[in-house]
Amino acid sequence: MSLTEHHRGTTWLERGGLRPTRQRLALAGLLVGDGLNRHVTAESLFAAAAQAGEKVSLATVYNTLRAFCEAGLLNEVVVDGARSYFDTRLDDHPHFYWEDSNALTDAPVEDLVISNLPAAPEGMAVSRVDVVIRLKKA
Amino acid sequence: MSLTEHHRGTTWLERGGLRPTRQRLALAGLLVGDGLNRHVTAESLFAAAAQAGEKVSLATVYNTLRAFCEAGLLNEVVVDGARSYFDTRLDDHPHFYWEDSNALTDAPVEDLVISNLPAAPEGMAVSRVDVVIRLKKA
DNA sequence: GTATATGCAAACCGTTTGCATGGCT
DNA sequence: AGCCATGCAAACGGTTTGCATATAC
Repeated sequence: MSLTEHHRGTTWLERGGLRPTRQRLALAGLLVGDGLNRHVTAESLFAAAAQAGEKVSLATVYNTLRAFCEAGLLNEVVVDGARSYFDTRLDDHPHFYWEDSNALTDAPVEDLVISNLPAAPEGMAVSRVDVVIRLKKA
Repeated sequence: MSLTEHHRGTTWLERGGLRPTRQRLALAGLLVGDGLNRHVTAESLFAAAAQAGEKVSLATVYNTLRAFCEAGLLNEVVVDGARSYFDTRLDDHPHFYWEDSNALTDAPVEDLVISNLPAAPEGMAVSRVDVVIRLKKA
């Protein structure tokens, strides 16, 4: 993890009010170190950490992802019943879900317009609108 | 299960090319017997069957829901990592997901317009577009 | 008669948790 | 010092599966 990456991870953790432990810094660096948006599962992040030579237990990856979510640093995206995905991008935006590889990516949002969204029923408010464009091989 | 319900369930199974066993007829009757759209989980359908006095094992409910899906009689909708939802309505339409009760319902589709849907990436085709409007208590 | 469906219990897999240890402030 | 994070292994919950039995064709 470079100095820039480290710094980015540190300030990111601070924003969430989370203690900068070695494991959290490592995971934060992998998530936001290069400033790009990222979509991970617990397993994929665990694998990336191992690859990078970081020693973090799988349980800690799970706990940390949950902590990042609760701190508002990540969003959970539900696209596959089998596993949870986490997105470093926080605003409401559409996703591509690649059914053949189980990958999740951002869909170009420029053009997408959702008009006349149904009104929330009495006593309810819209918490979020998830748009998932499922892709299969052509 | 009334005669009408039974008949609806039978023709429904035939459409999927599935053998009309006692259990499948019972579940089909609960799903499409009244001609209304329905959103169920394995557990909720199992409970409904028990309530109706139908003897079906939980494993069979799971296997049958899967079979119905593969036969194109149901659609699976992913809104909650914890459990699978099945929808008797087959066309692409938006859903309300009630976060406080974990219920899934159809959202009024009349007005919703999605314009400028991002093009599918090279070599891929859009398999489905899932729109889930998550509702929380106001 | 043959292929397929059902039921039960055990396996499964992603995720969570209890508890002892170690680290941050 | 005190609180919180980590790691391991065991528990968990929804779902699937192996296998013996029963049912549709």
